[in-house]
Formats: sequence, C-alpha cells, structure tokens
Amino acid sequence: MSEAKPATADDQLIMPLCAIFRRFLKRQGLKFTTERAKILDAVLAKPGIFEADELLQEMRAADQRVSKATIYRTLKHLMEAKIISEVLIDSRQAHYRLSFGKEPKGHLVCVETNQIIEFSAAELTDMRNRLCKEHGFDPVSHRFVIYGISPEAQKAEQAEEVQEG
Amino acid sequence: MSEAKPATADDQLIMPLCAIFRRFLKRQGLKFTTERAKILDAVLAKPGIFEADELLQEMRAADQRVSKATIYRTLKHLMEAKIISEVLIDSRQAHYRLSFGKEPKGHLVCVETNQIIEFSAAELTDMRNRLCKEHGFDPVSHRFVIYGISPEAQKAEQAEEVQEG
DNA sequence: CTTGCTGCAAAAGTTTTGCACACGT
DNA sequence: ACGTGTGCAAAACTTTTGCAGCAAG
Repeated sequence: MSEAKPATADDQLIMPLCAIFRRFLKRQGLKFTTERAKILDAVLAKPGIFEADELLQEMRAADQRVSKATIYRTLKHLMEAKIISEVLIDSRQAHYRLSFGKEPKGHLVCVETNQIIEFSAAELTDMRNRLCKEHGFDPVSHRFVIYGISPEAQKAEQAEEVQEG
Repeated sequence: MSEAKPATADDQLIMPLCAIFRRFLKRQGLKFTTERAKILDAVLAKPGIFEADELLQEMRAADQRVSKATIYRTLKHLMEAKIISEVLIDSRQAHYRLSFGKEPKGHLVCVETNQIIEFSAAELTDMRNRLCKEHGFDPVSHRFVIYGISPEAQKAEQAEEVQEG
C-alpha cells in the first residue's frame, strides 16, 4: 500500500529461483553468466507456456539480446535444475513452463485456436503413482493434455455451417 | 483348426479398416491409390507406437517402396479418417498409433530406455469430459503420459552408483 | 590463468512443398 | 479426359554442434 513498489509474491519467487539456479550451476562446475541470468529473467516473466523462439523474440524486443544457441543451451540447464519443465503440446516444437514449486498441471488445448487453459488435477498424481507401482517404475513426472473445441471456436463453426447450408 | 489359414481377428480388423479408409477418401473426393493401400497395410502391421521414418524403412525392407512425402501425406489422411492418432511422446518427432475402435490409451515411458508401456484408464475419459464441460469445451481427445524409470533402468543406475561410490 | 561460455554459421533431423509426370475414377 | 496423387529434390523449421574469441571463478 506504500508508494514505493512493495515486494510482491513474484519478487519473493524470483530471488530464490535465481539463487537456486546459481547453486545448481556451481554444483555442476558451470558458470552463472549474464546471459543465463537474462534468460532466467525472461522465463520468470512468462505467465504460462512458452517456446524457445518466443523467448528469443521477446528478449530481442526488450534489447536483451542473446543468441538462439544460448537460449537452447540454457533451457536445457533450467530443465536439469527442475526450474522449468517441458509440456507436450504438439510434436513439432518444444513447449516449456515454469514448474519450480508448482504442482504438475493438466492442459486443455483448443484444436482450432490453440488456446491453452491450465488446470490442476491432483488425482492424476495418485493415478501416476499407482500405475508406476504396478509396473515397477520409479515415477518422474506426468502429462495430461485434453484436446477440444473452445466455446469461441464452436461459435465460429456454427456460423460456418449456417453459411454452407 | 483347418490346414488353410483361417480368418484371424486381424483379418477381420483389416478388412473393415481398408473399407473405412476407402469410404473416407471417396467422401472427400480423394482416390484410393495403391500407395495408400500399402501404407495402410504397413500401419496395420504395427502392434504399437510408430514413427513416419520407421514405416518408411520397414516398407523399403519389404520391397513396398513409397516416397517419404507420400507417407507423410497419407498419415495425415489416416488421422483425419480417425484410423490412427498422434501420441505425444517427445517434441522432436511425431509418433502415431492405430486408434480406430480402440479406447484412448495412456502411456508409461521410461526416460532412460524409452521403453513404452500402454495402459487403459477409462477414468481419464470421465475426467476429460468433466473438465471440458467446466470450461465449455467440446471434447475431442486426450493424452496421459507418465514418465518414470523402468525396473531395468533402476538396476543399471544402482550398478553405476556402486561403481562411483 | 584456467575452464567454460557465447555467437555465428553451418549441420542435422523431421516435415512440407513445387513441379513434372503418372494414375484412379 | 479430368483431377488427384506420386516421387524427387529443394525448402522450411526447429534444434544441435564446431569453432574462434570472450568472460567468469
């Protein structure tokens, strides 16, 4: 409520993640470079799902230029550090989301508009653990993606049908 | 039980699917070519999940040569005809499975060995429909993929740890 | 100062496309 | 015959890699 920008929940999130990444890198004998810091910042600024190229474009727009190669290399490290994780939306391109400290999410994807809605589904984790146990697997993660047609796309479809008929 | 090969469950499956594809093509004003028939046969011969290039190699080995481009074009039609569907295993390459008349399957993937186990999970369809309804979506399909470490890979890991320690 | 990192451009891998010719209906 | 389909090779796209110079610890 003060004039000066107060620390937000986001700030509280940003500080530790930067530290966590730093610690991860140190443990692996890797370096915390300005490029890696910039990329982590860009990732933290993304509210939902993102792609490598999207990150590149947005960083260029913000004059935080980093090469494509470095983005790909850093995304890999961020995944190893469990800060982000891959979301399988389509098989053409990799999609990521900030996942540190978040429960795994399900995704509802509109096949017409590509709109993506995240939802929680804690019961999936139980189902995962049960199935892993049945097959002797050690669970790592899981993905649940639902494909459907969004209300908006449904309206568009109906409009088309009227024209056709 | 006779000497002549009796009709198998597979034969019963193959006949209608070929007919179904044919009908689908006719409806779209497309042609049922020998290449499309050969590709459908190759797909029907696959018990589980397959990739485009795998199909190409196997067809070459069986002297049923078709071009890469035709395989990709035909896989697209088979998906439109709902005979196969895409399985999201990784974001590098498309994976498919014969899906006609089968209930949607979940997949348990070993992150070390890439072994894939299919499992049924009817409750997922209910969950899907419930979530679609909540968001006003018209359900199309869904995917549930679990990542874990298979028993074999676990043993290999333990062996490594012993060596390291 | 040593080791790892970056950017660039080229390579690699999958999927798509343009075009001339061939084939199903 | 007509309109589609096929094969080929090239293009398109995402991701990876080799290398020379640069920067972090």
